[in-house]
Amino acid sequence: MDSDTLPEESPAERRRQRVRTAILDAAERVFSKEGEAGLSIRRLAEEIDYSPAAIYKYFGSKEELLDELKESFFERLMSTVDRAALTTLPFEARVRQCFAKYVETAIARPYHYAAAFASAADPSAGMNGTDCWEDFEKTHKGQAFMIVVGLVREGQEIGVFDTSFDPYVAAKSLWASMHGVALLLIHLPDFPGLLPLPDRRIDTANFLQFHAGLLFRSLCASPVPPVCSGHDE
Amino acid sequence: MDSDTLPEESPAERRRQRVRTAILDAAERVFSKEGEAGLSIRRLAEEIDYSPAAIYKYFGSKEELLDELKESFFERLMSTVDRAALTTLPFEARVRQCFAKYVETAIARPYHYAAAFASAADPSAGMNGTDCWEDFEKTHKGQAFMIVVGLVREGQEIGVFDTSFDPYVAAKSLWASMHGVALLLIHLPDFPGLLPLPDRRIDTANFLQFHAGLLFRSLCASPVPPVCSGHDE
DNA sequence: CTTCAATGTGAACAGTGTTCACTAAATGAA
DNA sequence: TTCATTTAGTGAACACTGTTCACATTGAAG
Repeated sequence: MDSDTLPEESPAERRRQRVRTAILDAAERVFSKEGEAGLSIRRLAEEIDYSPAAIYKYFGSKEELLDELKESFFERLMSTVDRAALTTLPFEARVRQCFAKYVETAIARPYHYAAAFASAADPSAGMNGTDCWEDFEKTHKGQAFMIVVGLVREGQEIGVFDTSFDPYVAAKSLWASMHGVALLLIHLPDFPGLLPLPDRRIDTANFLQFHAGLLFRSLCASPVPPVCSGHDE
Repeated sequence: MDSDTLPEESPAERRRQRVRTAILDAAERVFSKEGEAGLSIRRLAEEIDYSPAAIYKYFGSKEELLDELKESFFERLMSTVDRAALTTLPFEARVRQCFAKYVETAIARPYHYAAAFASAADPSAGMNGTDCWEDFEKTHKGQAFMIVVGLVREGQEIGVFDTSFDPYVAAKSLWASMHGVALLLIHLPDFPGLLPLPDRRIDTANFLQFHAGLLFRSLCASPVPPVCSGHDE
């Protein structure tokens, strides 16, 4: 149907692609700065000197347009973390890099990150849960998840991580913690830097270091009081 | 001005309180089921057989009304965790109870929990960061945070937690992880239960157990490879 | 040149939060 | 009681929003 990144298909198809990306660029610009609140079809149309109705020749709905923004953001996020995961750094440094890059890119575009996850908040969407894993694996979210799974596996093979953990469950737990710290920094940007005693401040970067250290430590193989692993086999 | 929970002030003030809570009840009912998307002033007015404009005699704006919903939810959440924290259970069980109760009540009202944090997502709200701690401490969020700080402190005094951690920073890290797992379960309710091999499933309750175990373990005092604590003193 | 599909438009529809002049009722004071 | 003043509640309107639709205009294909 639509062949992306294919410079052939040239004659008038290019103009369409040009205005399409013009719309997306304007949307990206506005959304980055003001979030979904400031992004209206009419304003978008005005920004690219078109009629509001014109946008519907390129996107079926506002939600469709927004989904494309979120998807492309998540792709950037994923590839950033992936790049960090493929470094030749020693293991722990590599894990910390992934963590740092993830949170870094997340809070660099707070609206994108928050919206990327807040899409399917509908509790009425009851899933049977049998066959959606294959779908999930192809998603960018799924690929990002697999990166974390891979890191956990590597840590276990190296011998620094506890091998009694299921890599998938541990990765999910890890991701939840990254997710949480990213969203906390996004939604409560005031309090993270603050401690009750003003001389014991800690800035965001140091807090991220600390948090990453805690997560890494939690997976380490060691004679710590054993944690009930939670998955019966 | 307005004396809450004071049965005096009786004559016609009661009627006002009655319709006010009627509005709030209807809002709570709708918001719990359909979130902010389904909650419109007109629908709310229709539900309580009043004119849309009437609502503005009781609430300055829709956002004000929503803030009250979120606040009262957060109060419930806080008191629930607080109750769990004051149990006579042994320490680890008590920590796990707090964690479980927190996530449990969060995902029981997904719209409330998500909205309670997504309020101040505005990155343009630049804080100087000097004096907002005192304000934060009075908030329900701040009180909830202090509960976690108290637990960390207790663990350190008991001797099961590493004393090199700053309780505030550790509590923040802990909270971020709880926050993350709660939001992950809310926003991606399909994938948490799934593992690639269908015979290695793990349900939500077990995953929460596992996650709590990981967090607890991460704070335990032990000869684990030391984590750079991040705050220089 | 003539079809024909695609592109772009203005006007409209249904919905939203919010305001405002206005009525009607309840309250307090004389 | 009567008068005055505050209050509760209303319908109509304003300024928005996303979206649709009949219509004009353009560009390419046969």
